[in-house]
Amino acid sequence: MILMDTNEPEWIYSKLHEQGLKVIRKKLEIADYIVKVHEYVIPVERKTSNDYVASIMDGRLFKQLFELSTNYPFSYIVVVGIISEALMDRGFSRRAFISSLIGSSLKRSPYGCRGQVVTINLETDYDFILFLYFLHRKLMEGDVERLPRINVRKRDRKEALIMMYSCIPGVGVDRARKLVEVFDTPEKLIRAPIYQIMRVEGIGEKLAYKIYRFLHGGVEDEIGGTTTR
Amino acid sequence: MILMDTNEPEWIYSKLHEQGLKVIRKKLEIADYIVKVHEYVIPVERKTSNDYVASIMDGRLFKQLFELSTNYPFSYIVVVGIISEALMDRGFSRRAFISSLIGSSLKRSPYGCRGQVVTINLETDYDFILFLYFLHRKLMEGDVERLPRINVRKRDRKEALIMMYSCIPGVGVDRARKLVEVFDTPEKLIRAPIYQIMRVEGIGEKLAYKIYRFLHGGVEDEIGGTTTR
DNA sequence: CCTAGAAAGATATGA
DNA sequence: TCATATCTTTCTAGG
Repeated sequence: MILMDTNEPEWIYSKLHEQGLKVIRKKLEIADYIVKVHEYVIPVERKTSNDYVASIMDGRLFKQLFELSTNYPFSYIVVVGIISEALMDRGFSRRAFISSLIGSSLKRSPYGCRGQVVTINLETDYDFILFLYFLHRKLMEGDVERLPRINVRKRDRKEALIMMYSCIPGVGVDRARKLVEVFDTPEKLIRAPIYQIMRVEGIGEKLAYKIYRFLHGGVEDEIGGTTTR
Repeated sequence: MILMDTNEPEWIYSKLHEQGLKVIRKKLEIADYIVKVHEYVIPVERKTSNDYVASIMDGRLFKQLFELSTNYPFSYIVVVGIISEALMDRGFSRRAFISSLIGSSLKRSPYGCRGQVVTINLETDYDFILFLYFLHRKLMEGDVERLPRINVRKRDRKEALIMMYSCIPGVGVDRARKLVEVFDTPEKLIRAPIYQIMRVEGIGEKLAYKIYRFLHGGVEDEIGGTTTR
């Protein structure tokens, strides 16, 4: 059985149906498709090459990878279209692209036990239909080894916190990391008086005030300082 | 440090050297290259697209995947060249190709603690050099299991808050936006009791609990999982 | 994602 | 204690 997000094009639905697959349209939270066979549940994210490149640029891809790999032991991202053309369209450098490929492959799981995400590049949507068809068939045939169970690491909480703290203006990843060491829950950070925030390495008086104001509201602060109005 | 098989072309060696990488030529058993940084040992198999297609056909690819994944926790196969052209050259059908692609991605990974093999397709050998360069650099930087930097403009307070809230597991941009409407400072969110969080549109009981626990510490939660209480 | 550069802040040093 | 120089971090812009 294949679950298909309601946002996906109608004609793909028809085509899949033609192939004799049982498809159900539904609003999906995480991926665009979910292939369910026996005990296997494999999400598939379909992206046009253009969207793929764009999502690398704005960081959406990494969030999605994170979502997929923390929620499923195994999933696919299928890029449809010719990537190098999309790169040209967007004026995206090859260096940046290659680097982000490595970044995503390294980040998604390497030495831990998170789920893995396989990225596949196909040329046309027709290939994509084939892809789903074969994926379904292989699973039916049981031509798979048992999928691993994912165990979410404690680190995930910490990473989410780091991300959270680094949303505070003036706080980047480095300072966020140090903040997490001291304030391991948002509550602690909120309850901390300014002098305590100041004690964190890399955070001085001015910044501590700014952080405090951001958390508690206070006076609207000029972010970045130079506000030429 | 990069180990490079003696069979690999001389000019790649020179190029890598130019990039300031320390390369040692050596007869390698398993892969063509091995990138060693800190505790990481990552083998890289370089294949021309022609050879890739051929190795799918005669089953060599499966053997190599097996070798890599049983000996190393993480490795790369880098296919250099345009695959669809290689398919034409060899008279290999798209169906067969896609089918075997799935076959190898399903087989290579799953089960137990076997390593995963990531396949990447690049167009030119120059890209391949870049690939090794960045792989080495990322490992040096320890940029391995780190989350991506969030690069959104923090131009105003509200945007920053939305980003911040959306770092909470289970909260995406949409929910974050609604949260900000109700809790316009992090302090208010922290001080809110669960029933108040629940009242926000799109947030149910379970999620409200999860959010609360994330903010206040509480029991370690499995992201996306059901929570026992 | 990358690069590069500007701006702001933290820190060390010496008088 | 306070200025000044230096290093680090964040943020912005453009590809």
